Amino acid sequence: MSETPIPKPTESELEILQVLWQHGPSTVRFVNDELNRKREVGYTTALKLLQLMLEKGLVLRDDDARTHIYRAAVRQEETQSLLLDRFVDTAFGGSAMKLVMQALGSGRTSQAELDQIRNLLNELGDTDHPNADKQ
Amino acid sequence: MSETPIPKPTESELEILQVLWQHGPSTVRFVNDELNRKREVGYTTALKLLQLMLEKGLVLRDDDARTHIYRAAVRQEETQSLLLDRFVDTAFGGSAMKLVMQALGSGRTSQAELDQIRNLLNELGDTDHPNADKQ
DNA sequence: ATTAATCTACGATTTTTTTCGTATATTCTA
DNA sequence: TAGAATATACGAAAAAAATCGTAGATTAAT
Repeated sequence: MSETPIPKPTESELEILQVLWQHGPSTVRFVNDELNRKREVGYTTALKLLQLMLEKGLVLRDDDARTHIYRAAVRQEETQSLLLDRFVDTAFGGSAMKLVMQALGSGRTSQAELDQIRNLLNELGDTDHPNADKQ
Repeated sequence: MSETPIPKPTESELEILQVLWQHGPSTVRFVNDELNRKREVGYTTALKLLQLMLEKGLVLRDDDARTHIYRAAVRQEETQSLLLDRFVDTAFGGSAMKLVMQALGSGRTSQAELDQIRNLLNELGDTDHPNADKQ
């Protein structure tokens, strides 16, 4: 019944989740080091963020040892999906297609990736090969 | 040389841009009414936002008449592109493809739209990078 | 065993974003 | 023409997010 309502992570929190998703359970030190690959962040800042995220339920931690281990409490896809929804609304006026077109059109997707997408499209709807519909 | 660096609009600012993009040049009153279709916003709040956006260069205004007319100073696609870039980075770890897959997979895209995307993919596949925008 | 290094807790400041109240000017209306 | 309605300007409070400093505890190093 009572689904835990996932609070929307802020951008900083997202950066941290990114680290946890990619590297698995990590110490504050590690997370901080990762963050510092992109921008300068104080150690206690990262620590504080993780503590806040713990309260919000965005991460879990193992504090058996002195050095705590944090791990994501929200699943990557679920979170991305949530954010994507909001983003589609606020930035693209609700049109997921426009977003996709834009994302694909900006030329930072490789040929292999485009193929993957093609495959997905085929699974999603196998419309015979409707030749160039335009619209 | 000196491209105008588009400041990243906040979410509220984006809501306003959305209105201006959709309805064209508008008065504060109109913008405010539109905003209020979704959530309650005071008139002076909308006014202030527009004024700040003016300073930031996100909108322009015609203040010949007493009732000023505001219009978007940034193009929709350009702005969306900017935001999309950031979003792909922070939420999808840089992978535009993952984002697209997720967007397509969430079932809010119609058959016709999927076809449109197919067409785009064909274009992208056949000719290497037809219109490679720099950014 | 001292000292140095590392860690967490936590209050508090700073920055950013959002919201609003009030003053004042202009236009409308009866 | 007097009062009501409607505009803008602008300071500033409120809310949200990010950052940091310091204290105190534990562990590691010499």
